Amino acid sequence: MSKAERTKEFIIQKTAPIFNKKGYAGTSLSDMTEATGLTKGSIYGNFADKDEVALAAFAYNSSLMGVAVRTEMAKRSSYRDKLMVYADVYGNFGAVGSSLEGGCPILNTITEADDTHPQLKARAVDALMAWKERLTALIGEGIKAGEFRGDVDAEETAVTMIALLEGIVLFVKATGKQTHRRFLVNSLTRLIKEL
Amino acid sequence: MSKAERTKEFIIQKTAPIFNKKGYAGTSLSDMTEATGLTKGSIYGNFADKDEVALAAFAYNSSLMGVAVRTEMAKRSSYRDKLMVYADVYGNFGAVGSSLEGGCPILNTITEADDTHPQLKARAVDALMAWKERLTALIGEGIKAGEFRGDVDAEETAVTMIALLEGIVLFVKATGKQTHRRFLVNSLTRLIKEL
Amino acid sequence: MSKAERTKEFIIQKTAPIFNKKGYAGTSLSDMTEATGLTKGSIYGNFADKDEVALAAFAYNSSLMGVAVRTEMAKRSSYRDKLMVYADVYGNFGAVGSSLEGGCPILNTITEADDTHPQLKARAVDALMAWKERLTALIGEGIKAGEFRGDVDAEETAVTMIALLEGIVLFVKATGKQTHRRFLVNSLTRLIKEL
Amino acid sequence: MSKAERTKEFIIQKTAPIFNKKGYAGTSLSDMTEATGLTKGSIYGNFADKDEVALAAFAYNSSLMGVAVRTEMAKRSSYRDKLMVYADVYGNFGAVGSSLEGGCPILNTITEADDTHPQLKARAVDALMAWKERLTALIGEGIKAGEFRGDVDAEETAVTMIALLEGIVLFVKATGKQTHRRFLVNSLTRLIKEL
DNA sequence: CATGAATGAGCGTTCATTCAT
DNA sequence: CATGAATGAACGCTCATTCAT
Repeated sequence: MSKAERTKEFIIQKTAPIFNKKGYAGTSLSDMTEATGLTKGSIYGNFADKDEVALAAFAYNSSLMGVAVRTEMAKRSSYRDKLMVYADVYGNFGAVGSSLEGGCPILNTITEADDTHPQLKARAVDALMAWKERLTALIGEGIKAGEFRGDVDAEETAVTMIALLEGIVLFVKATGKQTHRRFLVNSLTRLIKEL
Repeated sequence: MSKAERTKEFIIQKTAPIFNKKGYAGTSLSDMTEATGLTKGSIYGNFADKDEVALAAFAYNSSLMGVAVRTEMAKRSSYRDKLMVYADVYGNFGAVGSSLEGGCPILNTITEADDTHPQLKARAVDALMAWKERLTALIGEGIKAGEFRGDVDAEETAVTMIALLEGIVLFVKATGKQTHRRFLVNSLTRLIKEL
Repeated sequence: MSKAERTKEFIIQKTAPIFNKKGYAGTSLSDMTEATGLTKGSIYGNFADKDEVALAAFAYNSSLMGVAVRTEMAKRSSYRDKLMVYADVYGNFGAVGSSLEGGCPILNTITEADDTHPQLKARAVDALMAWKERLTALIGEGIKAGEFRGDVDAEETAVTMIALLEGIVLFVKATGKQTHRRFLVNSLTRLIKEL
Repeated sequence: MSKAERTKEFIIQKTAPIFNKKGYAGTSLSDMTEATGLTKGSIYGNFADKDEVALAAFAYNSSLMGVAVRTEMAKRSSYRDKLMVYADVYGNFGAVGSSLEGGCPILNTITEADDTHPQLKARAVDALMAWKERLTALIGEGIKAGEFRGDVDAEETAVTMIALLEGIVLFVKATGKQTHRRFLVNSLTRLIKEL
């Protein structure tokens, strides 16, 4: 990895949590220099503009979710258990010190960038659709394997799961209490059991 | 209503949709003067600062939701039908020309202001909790009236409903298509039927 | 005159000589705040951007030439004497303390802005063409009045006069000495005598 | 020619037209790296700073004029014809694709650098004076050879010729049309005929 | 109460320049 | 010698805010 690539990575890692917490408009270049210890000139030496950093930071945040889910999922064997991984991972979003302090980047970005930053929004929508398709495929495999009922609507279940998971993020952000999280995990468990 | 009160109301009505679309950090005082046709001095004559307008705008946006729900709910008699009102109202968030173009203000505000604007976040959390309690109470009345099963957990159902409703907002914002909306309305209908 | 108009005028008067000396690219907003004692915000409160100030400054500089020429010209009666006014006025361009320290704004602007600032260049070209036409008309009147020969090409004479006058500006700028100026005034005198 | 000398030459050739078109203040180091394909470090390895490149570029641009004039002049025998060479060469300044697209470097540099870059201005003044002296000498030779009248003021004629030639550059830049050029060539021809 | 005019800090970005490799 | 990577100052411009009128 060249020096430039290392610095780019470094900038992304240091700024990604800030973008996730403060949003695109709320994150300034001064925030970025403070977090990295680099100068503005150095950041502009490695990225074309603030946009490019924001897009890279979103991709990075987005990938963190994926990694957390995949590593945990590999440990489980039944499809039902695999689906339940999400409930565990999403309950930790927003927790201080977790890898994604600011909550789910997809939710954050679609919410903020909807009317202000079309390119960033497009990336977040792509990520949301990819997520939905991954879930749909997983449920489809469960059906094929005979673990889930044959008359299950895989896509509808996937969309519903995502709604419940983002609901967890929202309520955890809102109150920080575990009560609401438990409610939603219950609903999620019931949904998965009925498959 | 005094002239001062009328002007305040006017400013709130004109700026509330902007705050809902662009967020707190993304909305500038120039946006506000442009939307109202007033001068900056005039806005500062009626509000202490941008914060105060943002708080009032959030309250206004928040109340719009309540009004839409209440007027529709009054027309329905069974508790099951009353609960279904939300599905109708939330499906229209994000639609151009609707009273709440930018989506659900509670979701928007908790998502954006979580780490940047504690006071605004507190108001949004209050609104979310009040909403949850209103729903919980409504379900409780349905139980008391014998329409819903006695062993239903009212609060859990309320939280789950909110997650599905915010899910609708998210997916409508993301894709603009009705497919995902229908999936979530299905899940919502099933949830309410099983009460 | 409103306060805004007075401030605009003030900004133009203070910045116009700087634009004429340093050019568009060489004049910074800091130059402008220093010259006026105003803040950047104040300048942007009165002009849309640096371009708008530059265009106004060019118009102002351009008009200064016209005023100097017209007041002097009014004192002379014969067309030959009227034409000679230019020689007097242009010899003072570039002199420290004169109203147009930086030289002829038309020459400066066409030279600098040719490949860098099309709008500004267009204004300068307009001014040059207007000047040529004014001169052509003046010579035409001299012909009609019987003071000049009938076979004189008015436009060719006008263009030649302008070249000699801009030559004065160039040589005065270059050396500051009067020798070259005298040479060109001689040529100009001969040209006018032969009309 | 060493490698260092070759690189220096290369940088000068590639950047000289940019300096002539955009001026000293308007030409950035990024313009220079873009034009040469070299890095900033490489340019600083061959020149002390931007100034030094600008001075070399001016010298290069200046010499281009001289070359064009000398090669053409060698083909002509009478002094009158030799003097007319300038009219041909100067009419092509500013023409796209010509070796000196941005016009006459002497006029450009004295106009821009008058109040901003004394060293560069000094070089341009030197070049102007050298030009004047070359012209004066040429006319002197013509007198000595008996081709021109004995009472001709050689220096005055030289200065006047330069003014008419720079006038051509100015008007060609301004309008791009040949009409004004023809007027000035007429005046120039008349001036030379009368010698 | 509203306006018009100003402020100063901060914005994202580009500048000329340096220097270890 | 040339490069890649950095720097800090300055760029043009917008921000939220103030206050005399």
